[in-house]
Amino acid sequence: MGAVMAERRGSTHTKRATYDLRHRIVQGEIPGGTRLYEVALAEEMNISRTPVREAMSRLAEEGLLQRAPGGGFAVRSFTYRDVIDAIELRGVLEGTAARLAAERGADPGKLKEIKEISDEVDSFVWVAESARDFDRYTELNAAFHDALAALCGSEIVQAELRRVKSLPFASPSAFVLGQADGDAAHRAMIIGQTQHRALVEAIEAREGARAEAIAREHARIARENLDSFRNVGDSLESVPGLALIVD
Amino acid sequence: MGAVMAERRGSTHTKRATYDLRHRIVQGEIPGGTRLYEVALAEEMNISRTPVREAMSRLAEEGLLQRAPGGGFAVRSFTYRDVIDAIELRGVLEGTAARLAAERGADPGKLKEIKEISDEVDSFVWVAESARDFDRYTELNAAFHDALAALCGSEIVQAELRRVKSLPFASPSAFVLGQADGDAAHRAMIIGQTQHRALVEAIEAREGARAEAIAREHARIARENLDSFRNVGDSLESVPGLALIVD
DNA sequence: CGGCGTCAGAATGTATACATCTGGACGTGT
DNA sequence: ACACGTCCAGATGTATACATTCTGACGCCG
Repeated sequence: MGAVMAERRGSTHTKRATYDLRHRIVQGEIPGGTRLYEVALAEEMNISRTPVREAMSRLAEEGLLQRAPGGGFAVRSFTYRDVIDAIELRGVLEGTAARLAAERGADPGKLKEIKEISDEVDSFVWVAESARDFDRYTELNAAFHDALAALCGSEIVQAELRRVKSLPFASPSAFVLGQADGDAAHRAMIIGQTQHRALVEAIEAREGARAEAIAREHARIARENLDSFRNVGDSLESVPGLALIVD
Repeated sequence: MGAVMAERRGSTHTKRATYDLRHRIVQGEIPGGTRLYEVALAEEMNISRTPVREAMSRLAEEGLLQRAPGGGFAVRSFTYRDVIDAIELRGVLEGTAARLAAERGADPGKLKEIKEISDEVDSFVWVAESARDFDRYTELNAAFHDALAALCGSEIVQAELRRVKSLPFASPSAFVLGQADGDAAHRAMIIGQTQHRALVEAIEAREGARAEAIAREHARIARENLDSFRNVGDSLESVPGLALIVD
């Protein structure tokens, strides 16, 4: 390989291939259910089969691909119900993280961290208007949910949560993006932030059951957003991962 | 490769290597935290690096190995708390499966199936004595938990549950094995079976909250068994996966 | 004496040739 | 017309040579 090869981020062919493939799948360029062939992909990317295999293997770990019977991989496809279930599952797992944090007592440093995130959102959420505010919210929302996963100090819970969130449509910030309709978006932001504050409050007060219930209810926002997106044609491209849904 | 190569089950080198490696890890032959080297393993098994890589990749998907920073794999190690958390998580996920089955309504065929399993256990659990009864219980217990996972009809929930149960010590039948102390074992069997019946009853009556609570409590049996096993020296070898715990 | 660059060795990353397996097209027989 | 076997093209499985990267030890320099 004496060529240039400066395609995208990543230093090794495997990383580039992993990134490219993931991108193409999430973007909907490769539809769910498609069987992936090593040779074809290798030729497209001008690399050998080895890093392609490796990339597919990693994406299988992520849950984006599934091993086909008799070898090989296929793009995993999701039904509408799968998406509903994935969101439900995220709610359950975040609920567990919250409950355990409450029951076992959250680490003070981590608790401080999540409150700072929450405070920063408070500083602009009530008066937010610009697209910039909206981007900032998306960012902070993801940070809040990451901090929540870490709050109970359980590697196991955190790992499973990371796994479920890696499904693009089950991510906490999945349907926040693109929902550019200012009014509805603002309302959703305010509701979400209210729930965030209540969640932290419950954890601090060691109210495990309440914390769990709030986290579960909070995840339902994503479910409602899902439905509103499904009725808009062009959101298939604007919302990453929505193209994977075949039903 | 003109040689014989009829080592173990499986037709391809990859499958054999996967099986062998998994076995050696779960059995404790390779301690948690150990870095695995492709060349060394390949030489040991008299195969090339390629199927070894492939095998490690699959075991990483199972969660038994973890990718090391800078490439390669290491045997995942678990602390005592990780085990506790994994059991907790199984309870939460089985609770979700049970709740969803109750809320959404379980498939009649699947419900009949799980009741048949439960009935068969009833036929001998109250008078069980022999080791043969005990093996049979272990088998039916695993079948019950598999049927429970399938009951809500959600592929997503079932997949995550399968994933958590694949951790050897978080499996429903993990600590049932080896607990050959007749009296305590018989008591545990009876308690477990009582909970199984209550669980099915709750699902049938569409009592989601009750079903969820029972499933969670049921998983705690494993936690109690874990503690009793940790105080017995030789159970490291008799209970698969216990050797992975390093704390 | 401590920090840092350099270098060797060993590990993983990559390409490629060859082996093996699999599934469907095609033909043949009944 | 249908069932069944054969065969072949194309897929994955495997081995191996070579490239690259990483790590840790050593020794130089400040």
